[in-house]
Amino acid sequence: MRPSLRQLEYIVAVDRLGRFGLAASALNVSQPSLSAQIAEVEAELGLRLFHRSRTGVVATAQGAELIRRARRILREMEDLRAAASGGVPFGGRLRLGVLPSIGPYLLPGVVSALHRNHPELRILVREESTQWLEQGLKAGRFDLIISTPEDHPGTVQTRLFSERLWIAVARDDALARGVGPVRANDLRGRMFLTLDRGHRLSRIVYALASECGGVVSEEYEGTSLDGIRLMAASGAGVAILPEVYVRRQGEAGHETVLRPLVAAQASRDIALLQLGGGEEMAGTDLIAGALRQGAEALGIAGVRAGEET
Amino acid sequence: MRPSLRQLEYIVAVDRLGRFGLAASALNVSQPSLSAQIAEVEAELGLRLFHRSRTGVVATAQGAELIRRARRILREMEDLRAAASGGVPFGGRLRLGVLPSIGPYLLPGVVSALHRNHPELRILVREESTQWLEQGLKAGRFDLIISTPEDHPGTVQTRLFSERLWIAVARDDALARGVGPVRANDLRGRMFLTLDRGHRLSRIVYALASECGGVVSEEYEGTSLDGIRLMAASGAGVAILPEVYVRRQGEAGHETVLRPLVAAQASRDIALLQLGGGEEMAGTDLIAGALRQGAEALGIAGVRAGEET
DNA sequence: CATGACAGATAGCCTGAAACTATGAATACC
DNA sequence: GGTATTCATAGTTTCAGGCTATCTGTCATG
Repeated sequence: MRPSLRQLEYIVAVDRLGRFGLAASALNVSQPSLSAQIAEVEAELGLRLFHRSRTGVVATAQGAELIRRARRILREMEDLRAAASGGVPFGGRLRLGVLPSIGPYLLPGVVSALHRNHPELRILVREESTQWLEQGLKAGRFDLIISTPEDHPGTVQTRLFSERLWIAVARDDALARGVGPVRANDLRGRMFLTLDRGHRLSRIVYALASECGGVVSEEYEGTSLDGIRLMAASGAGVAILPEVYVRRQGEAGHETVLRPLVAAQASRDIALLQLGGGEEMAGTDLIAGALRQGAEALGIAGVRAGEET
Repeated sequence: MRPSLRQLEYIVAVDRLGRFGLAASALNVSQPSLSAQIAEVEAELGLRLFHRSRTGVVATAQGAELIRRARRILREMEDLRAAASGGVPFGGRLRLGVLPSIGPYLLPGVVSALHRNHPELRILVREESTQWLEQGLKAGRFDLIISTPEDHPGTVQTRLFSERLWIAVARDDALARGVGPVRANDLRGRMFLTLDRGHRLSRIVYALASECGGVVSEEYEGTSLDGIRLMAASGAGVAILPEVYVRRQGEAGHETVLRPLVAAQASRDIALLQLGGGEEMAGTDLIAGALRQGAEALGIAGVRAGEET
């Protein structure tokens, strides 16, 4: 595109130094090369940029305006380069997608910690269900997503932690009287409450139900974890909750009793997913570390060193 | 400067179309050329701009930020070109220098007329005395100056009009009783009031005094035309005033009587001066025309078709 | 008035960045 | 598993932009 960036540098230098010769030596080119380029720009734009005289050159009125614009463009070009090599992860703006069953419970502490340590990094969080997260990642709407690591071809996954599932039942429920973890057998024949289909948690609960001989409530699928806990408190069934929710929200409200669940399907892995070849591990490691720390702070046991899969 | 503008166009096109091949044909280059340039930018900046996959390419987080900046730079480049060829005279910003004995009287109507006809043209007016005007023009602080056409080497001059000088005397002065123009003889032996030395008007008045046998008041040189007219009203002498002042300000205040002056030195030419070879006559003609119309509107007789000298 | 000195413009040549064609490698879909 | 699609690589060619040498025009000075 004419004029070129180099030509913009030339006209700015000539304007600043007021002499072709001076500008040429400052730019480490010969004076004829500089003259030719200035003439080229003037021909291209169809106007005269400088008044030539013995005593030096002075910008014309139109030239002064164009030089002002050229300075601005060159400065923004410098900014672009600085932004590229400036070490700010994710270009200063991370679009993070997260499962609704994780985000509100894990992220608040993590985001504020990241903001403390990296004030220049803006984090935009969106909660969407599994398949929308994956689609958004592939379409470039997200830079990173926090999801479960199954079947996401074409992505690089960083294991964050694995969390167990918990149950919540009304205080007058039989299960509320036991101590310690609940086993699969204890749930035989019970009604399970979970989120709408489409949420990852829903599929896990269906698998759990078939494992331990329970049935998933078709009628009362909830749209939020708080919602299904309230349903459990009313005696509608056994709410299946992720550990992050329990650790953060569990203590509030004593209408339900919370107990960990021990079963083959009763845990899920949480991973950080990104597109592509995984060269940009620096920024991802930063986020992954913060997320693991956040999970540890919540008291989640299954935090291990992340492994790419 | 790397990356080049062309490379910026390339990354923007790839981001917009999501496919190397599509972007390449849209840009009228071959796909390998495009790939090479993208790879070049990524190597230069030390980061990956796009996630490649079968289904297309998606910007990385850092890439998205850089593409945003690239779009901005390209848009401003378009603006620069538009500003160059957009026909707006003087790049939209005219720095006009003018003599203090002309500016406040001639310019108000002219500037508002120009603004009506060319709303996109900003006019910055500065009043300075002759030698500062010339210096400012040569140093590029002014795009055009309105001054007297004498001895300004290295400039192109466009004659605007010539104005006569007028006198102002107190109502009880002997000269106040005559009618019609005052002749040089009538001023013999009188005390002339004028502006400080350094103003062009001052030199003309000194020449006039030596022609018609008067004396210039050394003691009461004024800093404004209104000021010397007030001195004349107090009987301090004969104020010598330019016609533009009289036409605009003369009627206000009847403490003095105004009469035109006829003498060899009793007129001065006013010209529009600009630097350089005079290729950019289009904008100058516009301003010159407006100034001549303004002078005619004030009733100044000496408006002729402008001649370059 | 001639002449020297200086600044920018012009001429001719040369190098290197970027274009093209042809081909290879990898993945998704039938 | 074959095929088609998509991006990457290799080798060649062309032209923008660089350099040296020289010309032109203006100011200062003898």
